[in-house]
Amino acid sequence: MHSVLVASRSAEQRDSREPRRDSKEPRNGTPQLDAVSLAIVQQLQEDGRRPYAAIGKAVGLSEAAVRQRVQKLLDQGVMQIVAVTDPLTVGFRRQAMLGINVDGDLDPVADALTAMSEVEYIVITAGSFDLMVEVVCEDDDHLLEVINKRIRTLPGVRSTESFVYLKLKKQTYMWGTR
Amino acid sequence: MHSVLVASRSAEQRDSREPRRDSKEPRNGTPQLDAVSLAIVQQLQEDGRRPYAAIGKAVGLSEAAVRQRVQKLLDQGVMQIVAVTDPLTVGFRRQAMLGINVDGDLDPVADALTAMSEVEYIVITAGSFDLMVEVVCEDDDHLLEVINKRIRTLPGVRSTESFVYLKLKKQTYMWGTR
DNA sequence: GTCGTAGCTTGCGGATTTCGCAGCAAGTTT
DNA sequence: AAACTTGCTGCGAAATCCGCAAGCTACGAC
Repeated sequence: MHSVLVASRSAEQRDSREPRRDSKEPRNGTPQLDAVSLAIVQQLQEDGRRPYAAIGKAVGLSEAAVRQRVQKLLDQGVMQIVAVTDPLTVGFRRQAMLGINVDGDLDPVADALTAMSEVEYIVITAGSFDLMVEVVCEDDDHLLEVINKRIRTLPGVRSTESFVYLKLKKQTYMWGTR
Repeated sequence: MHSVLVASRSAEQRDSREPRRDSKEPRNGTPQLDAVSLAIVQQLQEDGRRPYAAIGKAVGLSEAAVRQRVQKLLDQGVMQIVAVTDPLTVGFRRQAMLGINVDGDLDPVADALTAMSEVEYIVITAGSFDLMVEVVCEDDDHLLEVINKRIRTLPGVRSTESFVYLKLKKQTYMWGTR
């Protein structure tokens, strides 16, 4: 998806409002961004500190409007502006993906995992695992302890399979920026 | 705001000189952030737009020093400051984790995957998969095309197993913030 | 029709932040 | 020893952020 509505270099006559779709889709609770907010998000995916005025020039809004929309996007939790790092450079030398199978309801297990600071990522999946989680640890001992002592002992956890990371090849945050 | 020169600094940053290795640019294995830069990263993980002066106050450095260190961290690629979103709210309704097994060298396959914009995350693992990758697609058709037409046809790919995401339960970016 | 709401624009100041640069105090090299 | 490097501080100047106000348009409800 490129060129949402850029090219409106001169923001004067943006009055040619494109045919607004059903403006808001009250589907299952998802706010559903419009094209302009999407463009703002893309700008901030390139540089989370880009000034509002520069974003406004790029997407065809005033500085104040960009400011309001960014604030709203943050408040609504649609996006967050954060520093992301390579865990290896911050002292976490052992990472692993875990495939987990659960007896009965997934939610109690998922909630218990959510509470663990070493668990970075939890997703409920279809397929031969019920849950896939990513754990970030300082060293092998730490990883072993998390998996064997803290996760495999959770009630409901039937089995786990570990995939220890050898090398991270790609990691992007460019959702929506294709 | 004038400098409060009492204060005696929250962190005893002076002695934070760690035993430096003789080479200042180590291999990609351990760039090894010092404690102050780590604290800066943590500040920016909480809020990527936090002002340098506020960070400086928190970590015990001047505004200019923080600015220089942040710039260096960005230039070195140790961290990036970006907006991250929930893919679902940006129009990507189908995500999946793929476990891939490869014949022979992994790198050509990994490089081909890296070039695909739908592939968000690639890691080489130990365990019953050689590679685990995360794909982000717009819908089922898109996902099917990526998996069957683009990934499974790559030379060297022996087999794949898919784990379609049903629900994302946790996603944090707090590495180093424990 | 009127009314109210929501969102954008322009404009404005003042507070804050960013940015570049000149110094300075280490440590390292020659 | 001097010369160089690295990292920090301090300080102006420029840019940005932020709140606010008034006016405008589109749109939905009454």
